[in-house]
Amino acid sequence: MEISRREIGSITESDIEAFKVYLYEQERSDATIEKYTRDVRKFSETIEGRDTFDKQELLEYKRELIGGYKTSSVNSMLAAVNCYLEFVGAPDLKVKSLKVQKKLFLDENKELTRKDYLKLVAAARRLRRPQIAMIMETLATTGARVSEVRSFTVEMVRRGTVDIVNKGKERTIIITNDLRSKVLAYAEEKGISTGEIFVTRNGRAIDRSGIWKEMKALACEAGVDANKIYPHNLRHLFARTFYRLTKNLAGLADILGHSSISATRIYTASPGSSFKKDISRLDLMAPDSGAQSCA
DNA sequence: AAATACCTGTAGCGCTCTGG
DNA sequence: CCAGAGCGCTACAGGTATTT
Repeated sequence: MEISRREIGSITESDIEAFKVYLYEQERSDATIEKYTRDVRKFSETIEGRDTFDKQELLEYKRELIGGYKTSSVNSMLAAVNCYLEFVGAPDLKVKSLKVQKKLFLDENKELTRKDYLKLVAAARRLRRPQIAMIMETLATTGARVSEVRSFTVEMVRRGTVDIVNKGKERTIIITNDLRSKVLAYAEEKGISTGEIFVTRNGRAIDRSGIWKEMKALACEAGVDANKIYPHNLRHLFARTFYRLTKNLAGLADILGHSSISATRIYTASPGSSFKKDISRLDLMAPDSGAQSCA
């Protein structure tokens, strides 16, 4: 079999820099730029020492990846290299990604129940960790992403909506009255009257990895399997509960910021106030409760 | 349905506070 | 001023969401 002889010059550090600029100009997100450059660098290391490379090297690289990584990782790494090939004007060298079997069922023991969640909040209170308790309640009642917690400011909560700005695209998170008063009380107690609500002792906005660690640390005290304790699961809990109650899929997509249904809906007819009643009925605020200690 | 773009889970490390 | 706890950045793997 005759393989394409088309060759491309090896990838230098300055090529990668130019690639970065290209991605930036394409308005890729910071996370994407970082991942793509990392993955292209990885490929460039495997062809180290050569002046050029062609389809043969790419196919070998793909085989190598398949041997070492999961399918979804292989595909994401190939996507980066393919993007680079597009950039250098060699789209014919792109390699096909692997097929992925669609998951039919959600892993059941990963499902965080309302009960689990309430136990976690109670545990946080018992251990006198009001911040993580408040963050968990905030995530559960808004369905926000963990990285969005940093966007919550006193001003926005006071207003009842939190704006998440993402590269020109804005999304509004609805704060129920229950959550609003509780968060404001929390902020006041902490002496925070303006700006970000969830901050570390240095006054900087809390990082998502910190939230993750705090949540994991509550597993024992709460008596909940640590494997299902992670921030994103609170978003799932919110989504499930909302849908079970309202059967309103379009509305849910809006609240979660899924643009595929209709991103503009939320700004039209009933921006929030109609959801507000529905969300309030979810009853996801944890009751203030007493103390007990962990073994 | 497949490809692409983006985001989260998770571990580790090094810096920085804080209490003694 | 030191030890240890806390913090938060970084990196990588892999999952999720959106576009084609």
